[in-house]
Amino acid sequence: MARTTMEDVAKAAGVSRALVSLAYRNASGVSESTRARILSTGNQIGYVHNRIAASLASTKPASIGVFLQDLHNDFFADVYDGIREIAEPKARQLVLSVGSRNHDRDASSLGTLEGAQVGTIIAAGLRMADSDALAHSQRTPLIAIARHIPGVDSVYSDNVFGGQLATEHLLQLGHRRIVFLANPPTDGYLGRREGYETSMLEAGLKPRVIESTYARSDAAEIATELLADTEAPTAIFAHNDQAALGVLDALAARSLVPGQDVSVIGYDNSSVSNTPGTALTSIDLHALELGREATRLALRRFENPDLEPQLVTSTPSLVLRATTGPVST
Amino acid sequence: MARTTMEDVAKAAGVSRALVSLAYRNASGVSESTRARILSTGNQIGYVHNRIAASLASTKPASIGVFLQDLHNDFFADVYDGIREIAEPKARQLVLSVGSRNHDRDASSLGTLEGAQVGTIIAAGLRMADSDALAHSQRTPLIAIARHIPGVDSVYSDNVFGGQLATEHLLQLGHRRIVFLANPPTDGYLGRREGYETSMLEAGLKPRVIESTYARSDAAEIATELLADTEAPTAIFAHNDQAALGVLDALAARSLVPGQDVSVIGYDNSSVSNTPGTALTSIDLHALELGREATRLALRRFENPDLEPQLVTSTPSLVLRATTGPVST
DNA sequence: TTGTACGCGTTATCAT
DNA sequence: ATGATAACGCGTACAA
Repeated sequence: MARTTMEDVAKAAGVSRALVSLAYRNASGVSESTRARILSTGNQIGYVHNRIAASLASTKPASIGVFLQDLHNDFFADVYDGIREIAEPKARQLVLSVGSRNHDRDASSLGTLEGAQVGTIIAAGLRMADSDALAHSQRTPLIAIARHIPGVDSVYSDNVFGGQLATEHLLQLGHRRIVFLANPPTDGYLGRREGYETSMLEAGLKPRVIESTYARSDAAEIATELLADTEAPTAIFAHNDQAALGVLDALAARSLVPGQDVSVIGYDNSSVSNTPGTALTSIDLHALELGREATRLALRRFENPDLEPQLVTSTPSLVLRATTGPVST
Repeated sequence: MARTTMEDVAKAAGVSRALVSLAYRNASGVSESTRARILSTGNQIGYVHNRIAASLASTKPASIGVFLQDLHNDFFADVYDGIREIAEPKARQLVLSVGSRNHDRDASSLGTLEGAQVGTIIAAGLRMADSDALAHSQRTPLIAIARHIPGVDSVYSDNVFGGQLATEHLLQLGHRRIVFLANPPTDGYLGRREGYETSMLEAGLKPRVIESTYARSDAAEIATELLADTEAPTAIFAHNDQAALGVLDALAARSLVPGQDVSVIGYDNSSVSNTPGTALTSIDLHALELGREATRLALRRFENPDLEPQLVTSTPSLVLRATTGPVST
């Protein structure tokens, strides 16, 4: 039951192996008629183009590696859609790698992609120090999504602005005691917090930042404590939608109505935020567009590896839903 | 800037290429001390194990292909977690392929995996005819998740039972006009519908099946029409959670309260169903466990390719939340 | 532990 | 323009 090889196809079609290779790659140098004949005989005998061998033999890498932090977060699914939309027409193979709970594994995920000999890596949601990412990018060009890493191609969504956007929305609603539920500071996504702090200070208020994780349950726990406080906030700004859901869990447990008793705003505008029951006010990063831009960048880098590090910036926007409302008196 | 190869490592460490190969595979035949020395020198000069070349040279395939229908559906993320949990300790490389909107591309997704020379394909949410799937499995062993394909290894969740579970729950709440919002019948997931019909007939009621798609918006549209009907249902059973969300959208648009005015039940128990605001009653397929079982099966098939087609069946369970309630009088 | 044939396409280089 | 021939890429497997 040996696999059929290109040699088999060549024999069956009465041509050379080289010609079969050209035919399968839509390369020039084969007449349309013979190409068709080759492909059809290939089908007859059940040949499938062996990408592994092709990749090994080829001098230039043809595939793009994609790192996604978490499949449970819809944001990354959107990013992936954007990537695919651009990469597919260019016949670029995508090689996926998914992050795991513990950050330290991010490096090994990138290693997996390197081992697959990808030409470029698009990374969405990388949680490693800037310096580590930079070091990695020396080996295989890296494109960071939603984060700006100096010296590395970045498709950045202006997190500082987004943080301000969220905070000022709450301020306009009359909130004063606004807490920011932050992600672990080691991850590098500090813009949102910075934007929050800026807006608070400008309004003459004291920022109150509490660090949490990406786990919904952790956010719920922290929010529960917060709400029991004598100085309980009237509004909570969570670093992402997942965490915001945790806050909503905590509110539900105390029979508090989001948007009335306490305002909650998330970040990502993931699909969960858009369910009628939840209706979470959030900041939209335009994930699809981020994915597209990153891929365009990747393709450009294939053409010209010596391009200096690029920075594409996109501006997030506020998506108003039901979990934010005027401060209750 | 040529990539460093195994040869380079061998020279630097003063050993043969063969030995370096063994070291990088954790294979026996290298003393612990030299293995450590080899790996460390490999690191020094920036070598990464070239999986492409390894795969080409190796006689037996080492990787498992994973097909996931849709990254936007949390169910598949759970399945993936289960797969990874089992595959990783066995050092099996996972190669991912994601389905696209139009089903006809499913075949090409499997083709991509075949091209990557995977030894087995675990497919979650495949939407192709049984016969096509069977044909594919002749070439590369296939393991179907959440679906039973005769002649193909299947980790099946008893959809018929699940359909009955959902329907009988609604019946017990006093509902009589229960509509089943079905997926496209060409996809092969017919058990849920069958279970629904069985339970309805047993209760002496006439089943009412309306076909929809996987798109939330389509479900919303259909539900809107349904609710305007003179014979409007008091309960809607959707073939999956995504569709159920669409139904909730439609209810929200008419200011109807799910669980009070109209009961809604989904299927999958995906994370969206578990938000406090949404609180969708659903059927849990135990996605994580399905992923685990499929992977165990895959590993067994690596050992023994001539195993006759296996069928593992798992039993879904009802997860009660807020969107179902007694029929309103 | 080592030497080396081998796996399967690709990419020059040549011939028609 | 079309097509053929042969060297090459980078590990793995097996005999020595």
